[in-house]
Amino acid sequence: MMRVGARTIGRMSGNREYIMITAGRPATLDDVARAAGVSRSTASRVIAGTGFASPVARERVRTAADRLGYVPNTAARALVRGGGVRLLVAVAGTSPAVLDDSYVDQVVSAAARVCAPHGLGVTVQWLPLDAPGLLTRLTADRAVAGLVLVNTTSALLDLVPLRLRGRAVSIGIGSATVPSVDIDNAGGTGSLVRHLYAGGRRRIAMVTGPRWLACADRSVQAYRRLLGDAGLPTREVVGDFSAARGRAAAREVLRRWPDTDAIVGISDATALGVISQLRADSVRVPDDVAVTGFDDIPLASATALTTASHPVRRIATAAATMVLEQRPKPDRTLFPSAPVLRESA
Amino acid sequence: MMRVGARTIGRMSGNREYIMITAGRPATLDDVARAAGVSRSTASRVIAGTGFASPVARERVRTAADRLGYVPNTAARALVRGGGVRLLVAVAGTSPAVLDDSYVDQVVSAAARVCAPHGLGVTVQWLPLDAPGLLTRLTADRAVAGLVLVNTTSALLDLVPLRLRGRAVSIGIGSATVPSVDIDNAGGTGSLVRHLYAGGRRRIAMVTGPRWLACADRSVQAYRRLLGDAGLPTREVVGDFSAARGRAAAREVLRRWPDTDAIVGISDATALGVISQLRADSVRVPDDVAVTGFDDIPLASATALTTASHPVRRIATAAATMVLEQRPKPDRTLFPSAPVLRESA
DNA sequence: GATTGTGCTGGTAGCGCTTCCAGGTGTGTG
DNA sequence: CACACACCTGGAAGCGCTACCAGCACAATC
Repeated sequence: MMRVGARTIGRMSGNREYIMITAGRPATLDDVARAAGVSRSTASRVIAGTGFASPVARERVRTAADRLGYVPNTAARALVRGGGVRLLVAVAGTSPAVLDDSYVDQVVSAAARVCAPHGLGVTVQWLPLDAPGLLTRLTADRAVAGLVLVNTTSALLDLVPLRLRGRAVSIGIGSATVPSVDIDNAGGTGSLVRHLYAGGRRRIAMVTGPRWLACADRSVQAYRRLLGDAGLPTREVVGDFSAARGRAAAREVLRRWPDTDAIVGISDATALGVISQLRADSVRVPDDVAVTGFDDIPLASATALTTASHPVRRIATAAATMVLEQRPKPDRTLFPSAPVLRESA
Repeated sequence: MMRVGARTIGRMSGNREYIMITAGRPATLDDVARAAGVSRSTASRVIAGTGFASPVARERVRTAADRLGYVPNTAARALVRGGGVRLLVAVAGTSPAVLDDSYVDQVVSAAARVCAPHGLGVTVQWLPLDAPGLLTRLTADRAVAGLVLVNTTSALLDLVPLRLRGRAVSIGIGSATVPSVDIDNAGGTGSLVRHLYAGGRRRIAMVTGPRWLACADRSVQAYRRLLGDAGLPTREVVGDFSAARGRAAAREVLRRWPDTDAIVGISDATALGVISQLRADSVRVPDDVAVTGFDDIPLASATALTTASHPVRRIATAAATMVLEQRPKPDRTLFPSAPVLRESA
């Protein structure tokens, strides 16, 4: 057996000594139990804080654990408790490039932060829309303690295994069995469209997102509803959230409806693409055509883009927290999206 | 015992059926072994691809595993192999706010992506500079399979436990025992200073980063060396990477050295802060004062900021890969930083 | 004095997996 | 024909932990 060495190297805040294992392996519960002169069961009860333990035993175990710098092995604990050891963030999309996105970065990072105190790790995976078996495969690993789905479809949601019911949350669309957390796309887009209308715009076009994406669809629905209520015709061009498609879409809008006086972008990137194309065509923004985005990315404030807020970090934190705490949750949690009025509209 | 149900729901690419566990728990190795009519040992050998197995056994195990949708429990595997189950990204800094940073987001996200195929999760933790015991505590959990340190100090590096030697990489400063991956700060800053000099600037100031941060220091050293070589005096103000400090620093620079004709920012955020302050003071950029940043964030291209590239994702991917593959690695890997010349300098 | 509790304890059986080892076969060599 | 030497197999021991359970002491009740 290896030696378990320990040496005091300083003091923590609160004036309790902390320990560094200087040699050998980290201490195990067995080491602690032996050092405290109790059984492993008792030590476990004290450390985990479950079940009975006499004050004397408690004290001795605590001291021994401190002295040895004992930290429970979360993997072993998860194994026996059947709890799993990591949270899976699955991002649906047509190509693995969906992961190269600051949106995904924020979701993953926020999730990792929430998971840290629980000893859970986070993993990201691209989920191709046409290979539904992958989700099943990925979640078959019992090490997966929870699931956060991003940009998912309802077909994908139905494949979430029973084992993960109550431990899965979707950022975006939800289902009967999988609750969802999302930004209020309809509200955000709606307030922007109303703002355009109030500013006198009547020929309002929209560059939408991919059709399969439900959250994009909700923005489009809001746009249609408002224009319909006002008795205005809709003008839609399909985009894909990218600036490049935004440029192309702007060209198409002007070709098909040259008198357009406002363009609603499904995202800030789309809107920025639209603006750059308009500028290239010597169309003045917002004088000739007003443009709005969605997300309020840092670039938006720098470019004075009128947009709607999208607190990604808070949403992701909420999603991860729901998964970890498994608290009784409403089917759908919507975060408000506030209009951010700047110069482009 | 629970039933292990399986139902065919489709076909994977390659025309092999895939399976969905419709009820009960995910299949275990025992289930597979029983279904294949071999012992657990044999099944394990086939699945893990280690040791002997007859073609017949191999085939039967593979089939059974496929049929049951078996996926190894990475947590259990890690436990017995002693390998750990997650990678820890520890970000040093003076406050937990260091985690609210797109830089950290990118590092975490990239790490999570690299870890996914290995069945490892990722966790982020803030590492206070004044509580070194925390690193020891965090790494005492055997579930921690590897360590990526960000913005660390050499004092912190010395606390990396022996167990993690060879499984720890620092993004930034390195040490004798912990290799490092980093951007070539000196090269990037150097090329910008040379560019300023070539443009006729002779009174070049710099807004630096926090003193304790080694990577920031290397930029400053390069700045000093180049100015020294040219026989020019240095003009330094301490910043902290933020735009707010950038603004304040710009004021200070102009107060102390009113004839300054160029300001080198330690980061793009710093530079943007500097520029906004200069504009507020009716100082023309770049006519009166040229300004450079560092990082080439998306905002930089939108604001025409001259800067130096910083491929964070690639660096983080490299770091995580080094940890996972434990390959013999050089002490220090430097990624080149290319100057990105735009309008601000 | 027999009975019921209450508080606490350690033994033991696993969680799902790998790995070592003793013990098989079957084929090639002396 | 004995022997070695592949190749292959299943049993069993454990990774570090929790959880169940029988059992202990001691006090309180009838």
